[in-house]
Amino acid sequence: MASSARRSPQERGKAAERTRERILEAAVEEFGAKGYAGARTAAIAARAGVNQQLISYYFGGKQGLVEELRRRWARAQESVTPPGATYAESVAAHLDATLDDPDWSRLVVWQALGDGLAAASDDEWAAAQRDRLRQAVERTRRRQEEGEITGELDAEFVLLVAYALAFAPIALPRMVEGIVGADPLSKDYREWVVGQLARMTRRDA
Amino acid sequence: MASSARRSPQERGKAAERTRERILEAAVEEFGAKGYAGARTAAIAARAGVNQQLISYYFGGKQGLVEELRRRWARAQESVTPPGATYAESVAAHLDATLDDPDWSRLVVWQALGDGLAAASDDEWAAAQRDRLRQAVERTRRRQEEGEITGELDAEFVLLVAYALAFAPIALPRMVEGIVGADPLSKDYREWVVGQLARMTRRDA
DNA sequence: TTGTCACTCAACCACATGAATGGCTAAGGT
DNA sequence: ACCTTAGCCATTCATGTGGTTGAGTGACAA
Repeated sequence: MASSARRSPQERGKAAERTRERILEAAVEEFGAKGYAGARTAAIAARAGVNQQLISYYFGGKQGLVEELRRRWARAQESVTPPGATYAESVAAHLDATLDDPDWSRLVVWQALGDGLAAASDDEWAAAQRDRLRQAVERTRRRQEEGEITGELDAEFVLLVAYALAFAPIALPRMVEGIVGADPLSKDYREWVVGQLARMTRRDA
Repeated sequence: MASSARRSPQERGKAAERTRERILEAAVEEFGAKGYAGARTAAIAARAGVNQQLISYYFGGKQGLVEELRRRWARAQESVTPPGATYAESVAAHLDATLDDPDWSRLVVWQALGDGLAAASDDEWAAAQRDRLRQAVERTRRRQEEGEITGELDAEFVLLVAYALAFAPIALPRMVEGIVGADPLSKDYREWVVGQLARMTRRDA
């Protein structure tokens, strides 16, 4: 039903594809701003400049929309970490990935809080996510063994701090801003975090 | 209207007070679980075991309920930090305060994300909150100057890490659990965090 | 001319909130 | 003993609103 647009005469199919994309972009903004329960399909349609009914037409309704977004996010997650990066570089990359489009990250937090469809296709997806985290821990541990960063702190801790400091500006912007006194989405914040993390993981003199 | 119950013969007024309290407790659970937009007054009433219209009767509706909760939270925030505590103790106290009743903390995260009444009485309240954070930074800095913790890292960073690690189990429980491999609300997690933070802030040997 | 695709219009249904009404019980005052 | 009142429950209604459905319309291709 939704994919019927793809195998069509191609010429006008592209316009439809762009429309779908506009709806999805608008959905990220709206869901990111208000969460699933707070988001209004009418608002999404208005943002995208399309008719409200197109959402049902293309995605089968509000629920279908979020599921599509989840699928996209899963696919996007698969290509994040640069391979031969230093510790500082990989932290910076993760910060950028999280803070470059806050709407998208906010959406993740809403999800984590249990907003909207909590138990949708959790098994497979959650397992993959867990694997990814486990791998990240392993990568951190390897850096410790190779002496790139200190072994004084647990690898789990080092990783957790980096991840928490990436998400804090999304989940609790006021708190972060109140503490550091700067816009937590800014380059300044990111560079400061990277610097402090580098210091934290420096091998003892 | 809502306060008419207070200045009454007192004896039976206590039953009413308990009912109000039950409604508020139920509200924390429901709002904490679903957020403002997702919460249903009917569900709150059911949880509290009272009639739905009592909510309107006592608090003037859904909105009035959250405002009352906000007021309570503000009042509760005023008495958190023990005065003469060590760094580790104060970190542990903060972790406990955040994780002992997760519903309440979740509610804070929902608020921070912009769920529900965003712009309600923000000015005064936000200012007070900012002051509190600023004071916490100052306390941390004093600990550095007194040599209790290292001066290698910025005071803002030390504080931010502690706060972020307190809220991460609330806002992103799956992520934390995936990294540390334990229930992030457990005593184990808290003690581990305290231990790692102590190590992180240890003065260089 | 017929069919299909992209999309629109107008109704519709479900439901949450809030308010109104009425009643019932237990405790006190008189 | 009677009446009042606080506290609460049951039911209903009005209203708004959000999401979805069903029947179209215009453009273009075969």
